[in-house]
Amino acid sequence: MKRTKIKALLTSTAFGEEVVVKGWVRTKRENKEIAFIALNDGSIITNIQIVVDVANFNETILKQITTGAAISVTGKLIASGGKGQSVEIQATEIEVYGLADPEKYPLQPKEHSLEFLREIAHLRPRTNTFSAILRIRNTMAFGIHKFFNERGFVYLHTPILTASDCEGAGEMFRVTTLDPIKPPLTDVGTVNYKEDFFGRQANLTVSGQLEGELGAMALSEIYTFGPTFRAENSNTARHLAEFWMVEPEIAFADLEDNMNLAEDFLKYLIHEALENCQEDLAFLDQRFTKEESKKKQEDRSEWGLIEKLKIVLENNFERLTYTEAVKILVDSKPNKKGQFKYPISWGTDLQSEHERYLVEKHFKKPVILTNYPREIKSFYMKLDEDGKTVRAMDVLFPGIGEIIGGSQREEDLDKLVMRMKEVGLKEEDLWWYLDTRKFGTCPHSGFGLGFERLILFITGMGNIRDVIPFPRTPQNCEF
RNA sequence: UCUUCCUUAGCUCAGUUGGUUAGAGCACAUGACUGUUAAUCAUGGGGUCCUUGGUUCAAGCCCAAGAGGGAGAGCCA
Repeated sequence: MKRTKIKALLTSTAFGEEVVVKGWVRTKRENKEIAFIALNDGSIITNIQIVVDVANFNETILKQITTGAAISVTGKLIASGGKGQSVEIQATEIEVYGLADPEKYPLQPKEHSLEFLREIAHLRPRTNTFSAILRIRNTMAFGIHKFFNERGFVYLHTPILTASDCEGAGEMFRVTTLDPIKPPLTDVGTVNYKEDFFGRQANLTVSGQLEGELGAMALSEIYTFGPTFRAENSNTARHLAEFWMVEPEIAFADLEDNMNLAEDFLKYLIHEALENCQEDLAFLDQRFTKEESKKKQEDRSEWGLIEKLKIVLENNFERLTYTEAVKILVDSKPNKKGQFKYPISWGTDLQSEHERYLVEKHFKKPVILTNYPREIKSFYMKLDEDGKTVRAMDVLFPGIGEIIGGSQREEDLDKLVMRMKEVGLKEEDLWWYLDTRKFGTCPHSGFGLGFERLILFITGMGNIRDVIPFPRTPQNCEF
């Protein structure tokens, strides 16, 4: 008989029908004559209750049904005879696929710390919190494709292996097939990468943007969505060595088009989550409230998780220039009282505390900062008329900080080459990139969204290591 | 990479001024119980107090170094 997923059974009213469910045991409660098994198969956060008349089953089978065991249950779908659920299954037959020794199975029917669960990342998808996060992550990934597909964007597969060392987005992971102990050497004693697999140094990509621009200059609107790698030694709750990034690139678009796309995009995804992940969000909302209540009053979020999502959905993002933001910060109370650790002055990058003040205290909603000083931004960003600032934009979210970074690109060949010289990039290394400015150049814009940071915001989790199945961070590549 | 905090039972954590036999809750095992909701009640088993070295009559507790983890910062998405 065909197995039915628990998600379908919980809303079914086909009482009296025989069904088969398969899943993993969460808990078993037993007395002399009747036992209750809470079974979960990952299709939905809610368990289905299996009712077992102890007399009808042999004792050894019942003993094998412990927390974590994989079982198959055949039985009748019935209206529940107890409170707490509307349907349950009266079991007629139970098969145990896999035991889980209760003395050794690490997931006990109790709350675990996230730090402990990180050490058993191979089993944590079996918890409510992580299954909820992973289902939401799936919905968001699907939503990204939906959003762009509805708007005629082409999904462009940019390479993961790359030889360009020029973007300056961060430290790179080197990829090589050379013998690490005895690599071939050049005459001057350095490693001879001409003998390496690609005949030159290769790395894992830190961004698909440059290749994305190549695509946009032919297909008009493209996006990339894939893993990205940064070998930065950053140990924070917001950074991973391997993370997923979404990078749309649009031809014939200026910074304002770019901001509109970014705002529409984020709102679309939040709407998708609210529409399609109600049970999981309700669970995470409760969790969020509980976590917040443990914090000090002044650090607590003013809103619940779902409330927060709705506020972002219903309000326009505040758009202002870097220069205006600096003015607000200079005039702010914490600055006048000397409460900022870092001084504010035009020309330096804003610190986390400054961004947080703007988003969480001053505007109390997402903020898009634009037109940053050229010195603190990348070479490919379009120079403003004053020559001092560039058409960059950062979307700042409460609790997350920068969730999107983007810009209108410099389409003028001479200005782009000038900027490359300023930052020490060689023209010959990026000859293919510069060709787009030589042949049919046009205004174009794009941005990058850190996928895990979006998931952090939507799930209300505090550490980025908990919103990716298998996190890669410095000193940690387990699983 | 920097600052700071933490490491005691499977998990979460107490452990006083350094004092002789290291505790709790949960989990687990056994028993009781006719519908439970992380069931309840009773009983029981379970310890390299992160590692190494030092101070001391005596170290879970004090000192030093190391390992692992958290939070904040920098870099960024």
